[in-house]
Formats: sequence, C-alpha cells, structure tokens
Amino acid sequence: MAIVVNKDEKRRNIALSCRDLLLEHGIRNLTVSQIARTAGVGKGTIYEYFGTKEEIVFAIMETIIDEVSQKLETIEAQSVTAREKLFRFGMLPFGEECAGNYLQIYREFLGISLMDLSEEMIAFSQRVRRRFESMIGQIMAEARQRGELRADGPLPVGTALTFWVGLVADSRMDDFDVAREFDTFLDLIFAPTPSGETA
Amino acid sequence: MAIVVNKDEKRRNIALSCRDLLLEHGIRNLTVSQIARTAGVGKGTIYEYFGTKEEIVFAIMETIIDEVSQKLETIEAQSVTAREKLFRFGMLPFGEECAGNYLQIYREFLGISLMDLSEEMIAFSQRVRRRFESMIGQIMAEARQRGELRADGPLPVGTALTFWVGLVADSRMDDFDVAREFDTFLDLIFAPTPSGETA
Amino acid sequence: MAIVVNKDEKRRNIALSCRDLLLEHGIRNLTVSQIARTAGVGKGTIYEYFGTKEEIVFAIMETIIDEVSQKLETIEAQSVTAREKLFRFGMLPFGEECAGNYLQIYREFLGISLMDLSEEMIAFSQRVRRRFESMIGQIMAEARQRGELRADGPLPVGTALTFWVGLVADSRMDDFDVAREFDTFLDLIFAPTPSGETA
Amino acid sequence: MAIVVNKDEKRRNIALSCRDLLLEHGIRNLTVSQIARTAGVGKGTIYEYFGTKEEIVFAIMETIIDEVSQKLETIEAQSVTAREKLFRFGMLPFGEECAGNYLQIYREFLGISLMDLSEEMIAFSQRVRRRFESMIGQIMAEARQRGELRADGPLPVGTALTFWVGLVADSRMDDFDVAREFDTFLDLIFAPTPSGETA
DNA sequence: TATGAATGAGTATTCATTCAT
DNA sequence: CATGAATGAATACTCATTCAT
Repeated sequence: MAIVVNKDEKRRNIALSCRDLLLEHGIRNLTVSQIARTAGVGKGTIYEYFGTKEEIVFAIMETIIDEVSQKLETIEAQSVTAREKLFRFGMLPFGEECAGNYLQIYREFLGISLMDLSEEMIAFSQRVRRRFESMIGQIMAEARQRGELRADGPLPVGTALTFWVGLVADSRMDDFDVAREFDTFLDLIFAPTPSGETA
Repeated sequence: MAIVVNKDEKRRNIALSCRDLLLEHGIRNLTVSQIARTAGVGKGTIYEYFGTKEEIVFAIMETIIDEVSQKLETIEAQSVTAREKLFRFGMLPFGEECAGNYLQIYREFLGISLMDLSEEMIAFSQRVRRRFESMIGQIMAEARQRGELRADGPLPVGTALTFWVGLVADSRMDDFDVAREFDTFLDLIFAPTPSGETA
Repeated sequence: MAIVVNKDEKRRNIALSCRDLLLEHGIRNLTVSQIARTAGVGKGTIYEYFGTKEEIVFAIMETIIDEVSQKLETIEAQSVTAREKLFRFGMLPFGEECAGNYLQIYREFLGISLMDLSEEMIAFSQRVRRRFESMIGQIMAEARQRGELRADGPLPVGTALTFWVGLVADSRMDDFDVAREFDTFLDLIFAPTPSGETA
Repeated sequence: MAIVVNKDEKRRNIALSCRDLLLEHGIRNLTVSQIARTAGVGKGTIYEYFGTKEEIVFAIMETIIDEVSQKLETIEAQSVTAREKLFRFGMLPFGEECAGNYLQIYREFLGISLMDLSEEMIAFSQRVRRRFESMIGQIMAEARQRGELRADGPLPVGTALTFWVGLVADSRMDDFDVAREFDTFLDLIFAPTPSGETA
C-alpha cells in the first residue's frame, strides 16, 4: 500500500519551516536549494508540492500573513476607539519590536509584484488585499455604528488600504514620518470636523 | 581647437536620446549596450559620463519627469477647480492617450526603488517627490485661499502624494477602479464637512 | 482464487495502452508517470513488469512495428511488380495518410539508438532489422524468380535496408525528395539496364 | 582606440582549440564552461562570438569536417579507379587509424540532428551534405568520362550519400559488415550491366 | 502484488563594468 | 577623449528509479 500524505498539510509544513529563511534572506535571495535543505527534503520533493518557486514564495508569504492577521485580531479585541485600532493596524509593521522584517519583506514583495505582473502574482495580491479589506471593513462598520465615523457614503476601506500601500512605499525615504502621515490620513477619515462645527 | 562639450550637456543629450528606448523596453530590459548604441557612442564612453547604469536611468527618468511636469503645468493653467486640477494631475498617467507607458515605467521604477534601498535610489526618490510636492502644494494653497479647502491644519500635500503612490501600486490589480478610488480620496480632502454645510 | 495474470500479457497490455501516447508525445517526452497513468496502474507497478523505461519504449515500439508489419503484408499481397512493392514498402512512413507520426517516431528512435549504444538498444535494433530483412528478402526472392531482379550475386536485401535508413535520416532535410531518391535507388537494384542492352 | 579583433578569426580559433575536447567528450557531454576553459577565455567571451551552445558545436564540427575534407582530397589525388576512391571516401571514418572518433562523433551528431529538427540544425546538415555532394560529384563525373560509370541518367551522387548515411547508422550493429555492404552498393553503381559483360 | 512519495545531479546564459589601447 | 573586448557569478527545474508500506 502506498504511503498516504496529506498534500496540503505537507505544503503548509514546508512553507512554515521556511518562514524564517524568507524573513532573513529576503525573497529574491531565496534559493530552491536552501528551501529544500531547510525543509529537510530533497529538491525534487519541493517540486512535488509546488509547481514553481513563485508558488513556494506565495505559500511562505501566506503563513506570514496568517501571523499578521492573528496580531491584527489581537488589536481588534483591544478596547480602544476604532480610529486607534486602525492606527495600530497600520503601524504594526513599522513597530520596533520583532516586526522590522515584516516591513522589509512586505516592501520587497510589493516591489516584486510591481515588476512581475503575471496573472498568478496579481491574483495573489488581490487575495491578500481582500483579506485585509474584510478585517478593516469590520472595524469601520463598527465605528460607523458607534458614530465614530461619518454616516454618509461607502466605508473608506479601499481608500485606507491604498493609502497604507503608499505608506509602506514612501516609508523607505529617510525623512518620511510614517506615524504623522498616517495620523493625518486618519484625521481625514474620521472627519475631525474642523473646529467644533457639525455640532 | 577642440570642440568643448559641456559634460552636463552631453549627459543630458545621452539621456534625451534614450527616452524612447526606456519607455519601450522598460527599465530592467534596458542594457548599457543599447543605451550606447542609441546614443551613438561607445559603451566605454557612457561610463565617461555616468558612473553606473543606475545613474543613466536616473537621468533618463528625469527627462521623463520634466515632460510630465510640463503637462502638469498645462493642467495648472486650466480654469477649473483645484479639486479638478488635482484629479487631472493624479489621473494623468492613467489616461488612455500616450501616457500608458508612463504608468508602466513609473510602476517599474517604484518596484525597483522598493527593492534597491541604496542611498542614491532613496535620494532620487526624495528629489522626485519634492518636485511634485511643490506643484501640488501650490494648488492646495490656492484652493485654501479660495475657500475650496478647509482652513485648518497643514495642507494635506504629503497625504495626497502618498495616496497617489498607493494608487499607482494598487492599480496593477484587475478589479481596481483608479478613478473611483481617487475620487473618493479627494472627497475626503475637499468635502470633509459631513452635513452638507460648506455650500 | 486470485486472478492469475500472465506477466507477458500484462506487459503487452501496458504497451498497447500507451501506443497513442508514444505516437503523440514522442519518445523523449514520454514520462514513466504518464505511462503509469495511461496504463491505469501505479508507477511502481510499471517497474514490476519492466526493468527500465527503455524496456517500456521497446515494448511500445514493438507494437507499432507489428502494425507496420501488417500494413506491409497488405502491400505484399497486392498484385504489382516486386519493384513497386518495395517502393510502397519504403514509402509507407512517408505517406500522407495517418503515417506521418510513424516517420517522426522512427526518426526519433533512430536518433536515440545512435546516441545510446547500449547492448539492449543494439540488440533491439538488430531484432527490428531482421524482421524487415525477412519481409524484403521474400519479395526480392520472388522478384528474382520472376526475372525481375538480376540473377547474379546475393540479394541486395541489406543494401536496400541500409539505404532506407539513410532515406529516413536524410528526409529531415527540406529539399530532400524522398520518392525521387528512392526511385533512383530502385533503378540501381532492378538494373534498368540502360537502353535495352543486356543482350 | 579600441582593440580590433577579427571576429571570424577568433570564432575559428575558439572552435579549433576545442576540436579535441569535442572528439574526446562527445557532443552532449560538452559544457560551455569546458569550452571556455579550453579556449582560454571567459564564459562570457564565448557568447561574444557565438549566440548559443549549438553554434559552438556547429563551428567545431565544421573544423572537423574541414579536416575530413582534406583527407578526402588526398584520396582524390590518388591514382586509383573512381570506384576505389569512393570506397576509400566512404570507409574513411571506419578506418582503424585515428579516425575511430570521427565515426563516433558523426554518429552522435547524426543522432542529435535527427532529434532536434530546428531550422539551424537542418540548415547545418544541408550545408554539410552539399560539401560532400560536390566532392563526390566530381569523382563521379570523372568516372563517367572515363567510362567507369554508366553514361545514362543523372549521377547517383545523392544515392551514394544517402546510402552512406545509412551505413553510418547501421554500422552501430555488431554484426554489420560495413566494408561488404558498401562494396555491394558500389557494385550496383559501377557494375550495372547485368549479364557478365563489364567489358 | 501494488503503490506513489521521495530523491538530486546537472548547465546554459546575461550583462554591468573595466581598462588597454 | 573614446572605445569595445573581455569577464564570471549565480540558479531553477526534470524525471527515472527505489522501497517502505
């Protein structure tokens, strides 16, 4: 009888075991040989579970995104204003903590996906975007219910995400103050309604 | 007497003669050999005027940005609202016209600059950003004077630029509606006062 | 009671089920995985019946040669001159009909056997050659009896076969007129005895 | 001033310096690295003079064919019958002497060219064929003038070449007597007059 | 008897940059 | 001033075969 292997599980295991490798070496410097060695299997085995190096990278990125998502959920659960939640969301990869590499990797991935407009790459980008869309959407929906957010128009979910992408990109520049810029943006969304008007 | 050629002028000439080459082939597919051939000089000569391929690309990009700037000035001069001007500014590379390649090239350049965090690259990015900052700054300043823009706080120049960068990046995704997203963003800036006041 | 399967029979079944696969994909592009899948068994099972991929290919080739042999027998039975029979024999794989692939496969096989001079490969080649030798030998023997062929010397069976191999090889060249060349060769064998000399 | 290099000459030099390498390692086992090392240049330099590995092989093969051609010319000059000349021509690669490898290489090349039906490969094969065609053509023309060859019909140049290709291929088989087969073939060409005339 | 998961060797090619002339 | 010949590092992917179950 043949050995039975859960393919998806093994894929995930390989990806998980290479998480650190990716974070350390970066995406472009990752070689399939390294991946195989790190995962403790032969190079051929890698191609038994992934069709292409790109696919491996996607899988590893996905595990990282899963991690980030969990952190976001933690933030979600905190009892602070929606604005603050969004701020913490957006600032997560910019935090000093362990997160430094996230920023680097995300930036690299963004760079790669801007140059490689293959179908697979775009599809993956969209998939990732949608995940974050739903998380942010929830926060904003809540915020609107609580009156934190203006009641008119569609929720500025996409606007926030797009701005955040710009934030990641622009943050590469020395004199760019991420926190300040993000704060300014959130001001726009949460309509600080200049000076006490509205009322 | 030997013909004296201003070094800067020759640099510029080389850059100008390669503008189309860049727009056609893209940045990564541009080879120094092609550049030399197109400029009608030897490969070695190129390195007489530029220290590195990167520098050549910067020079060519600069000529392209000059072009774009001129187009922006034309828009500036149009008699429309500041909001409309900003919209036209931002949408310029997304226009059908000839501009198609601008978007592609800018995206590619953004991608490259996200992966290559060398000092020169960052410095160049900052230089470019500042050019656009000043142009947008003028429009916004005017807008505020005319009352189109809220009077409080700093002008959201950086916010707009950062959002625009995100726009360029996200526009690679099939289902992304650039115009709509940009419009939504401009709404945040220009019509912040929730309950129909302003009017 | 377990179903008893004759090992040779199963070998033959596997070979037969892969005939089309070989004809379509060619020899080199045939993978053992494909073979197993097409034969409806596991990869390991294939190696239960064949020692090596080469052996599988031999077995499939043999089924194809069987087919060709049958066609040759049909030609044999036609009431035409021996010369015409030989011509039809030789031209069979060059015919438009379905035979197109036969030529391709035979050429590929010839190429492989020229590069892989293993004992098995040579033995197989000899086996195949001998099959055709006997068929052609019969025709020529008849022809001599009927006076179609010169009476002196050994029958040019080998000569014809060797020439035919050259024909298959050379026919890869665009400007090669197979029919004409073959005809010229047959003229030599059938000694058109220039202009009525003989006498 | 730039260094001036005669490109064709350098190509030839590289090819010449790798002649032995090809003869020893065979065509398929030749690596570009080896070629570069043997030619005493960098790998990149090889690609300065050849577009592809295939081209290098062609060039080396050409030098070998040049050698063979010279030997053929020597044979040409010998004072023997045309039949004997053709025999010596054809048997050249089968001779014990140094020629052993020629046969091997030619066989390998034939094998490769049967599997790789690219335009370049076919073009090269045709080029080679034409060279031999002209040489053999001369001998046959002479032979006919001297009455050694029948006076009617076109010279069987192509027939001989095609047969020779078959000879090279079939000679891989143990029990194949090249000399005898070739002799039989030449009999067909030179002694067509059936009934013992000859005279 | 049947299976299929695991394996790993092996190689062509590009192009920015230098420096002898 | 100008040239262009020379350089060499670096990496994904296939597939026949085995053997534990």
